[in-house]
Amino acid sequence: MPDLLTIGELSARSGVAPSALRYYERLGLIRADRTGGNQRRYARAELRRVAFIRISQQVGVSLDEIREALDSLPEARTPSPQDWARLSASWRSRLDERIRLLTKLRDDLDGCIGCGCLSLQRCTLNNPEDTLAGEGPGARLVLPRPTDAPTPAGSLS
Amino acid sequence: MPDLLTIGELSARSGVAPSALRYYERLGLIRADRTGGNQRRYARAELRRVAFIRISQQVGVSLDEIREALDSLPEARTPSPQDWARLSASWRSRLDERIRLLTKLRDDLDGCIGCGCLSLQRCTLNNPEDTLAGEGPGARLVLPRPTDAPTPAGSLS
DNA sequence: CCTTGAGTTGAAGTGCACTTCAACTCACAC
DNA sequence: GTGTGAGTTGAAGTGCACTTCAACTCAAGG
Repeated sequence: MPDLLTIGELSARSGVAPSALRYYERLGLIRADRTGGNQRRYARAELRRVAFIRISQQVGVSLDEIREALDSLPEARTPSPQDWARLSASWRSRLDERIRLLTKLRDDLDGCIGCGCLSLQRCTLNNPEDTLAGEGPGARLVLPRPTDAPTPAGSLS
Repeated sequence: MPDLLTIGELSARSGVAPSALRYYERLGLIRADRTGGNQRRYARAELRRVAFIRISQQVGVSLDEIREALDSLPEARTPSPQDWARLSASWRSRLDERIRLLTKLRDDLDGCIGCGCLSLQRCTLNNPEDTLAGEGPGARLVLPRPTDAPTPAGSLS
């Protein structure tokens, strides 16, 4: 019943590089048993964890947040389908928001291309309602970083 | 007619930090004239360039590619609305693809949550064939993030 | 003039998500 | 027993997109 996987096997089946798997382990996202010779051996259940990690990344979640989510799984037993469903569902609104923003961007872009004003002005592209009218040299509220931002810019013309 | 902007003004109007504007200049994404005292003075047209940069980033384009796109603008004259429309339109398919993948991910996630299998197996979530069928250097799955899978994603269970 | 806030520079630092490297050990087929 | 490919480690490196810092200069109002 053990049926453990080596790091190479887990890598092959998950599509994630061995170096990345070791990295995930350091961050506490996955775990492995060790053989007498100190080599990692993964339970099949780790496959789901890795899959969940990759999916979460596609949703735009950081490894740190993914770790938090994974920490909420029961430690005592192997997570049930329901456990995984709960976690995955927790990203749902995030995904929706991302899709919404991207779709809005597309529509705005189409509008701009159509009217020719291109890149803002009366476009809603930037500045939905003139937030940050008078910030100082720290009017930072643009893209936070890797994620797509809910970032209104100032009036641009 | 000149009506030049200081870096602080451009920053305030674009919502981009002065340090980022200097960084963009170093990369050749924007340009500035200089006063006798060596301070930057931006033509209003630079506002559109900055806006284009931020929009492009939201689409998921790297600064390097944005630079390439901007390089295609006419140098002789101030870019026309049509010039900007052309550039923006060039990201359209990218945006569409991103939206499509994210939407597919959402649907797959819903399906998995519904059936309880969660995280792939017969799910299309970790789909091989569909997207990235055996690319070389760049088998990027979804987000144009850092390197993805060196090994082709295999069956996950 | 003087003060003060805004601007200048190059170099170094940051955060994320990994990858690469060197030096070494394991597991296993022959 | 031995060769070979797979695995181990910590430390350092990578790429991107910036930010921070120190030391200094500029621009403009009073």
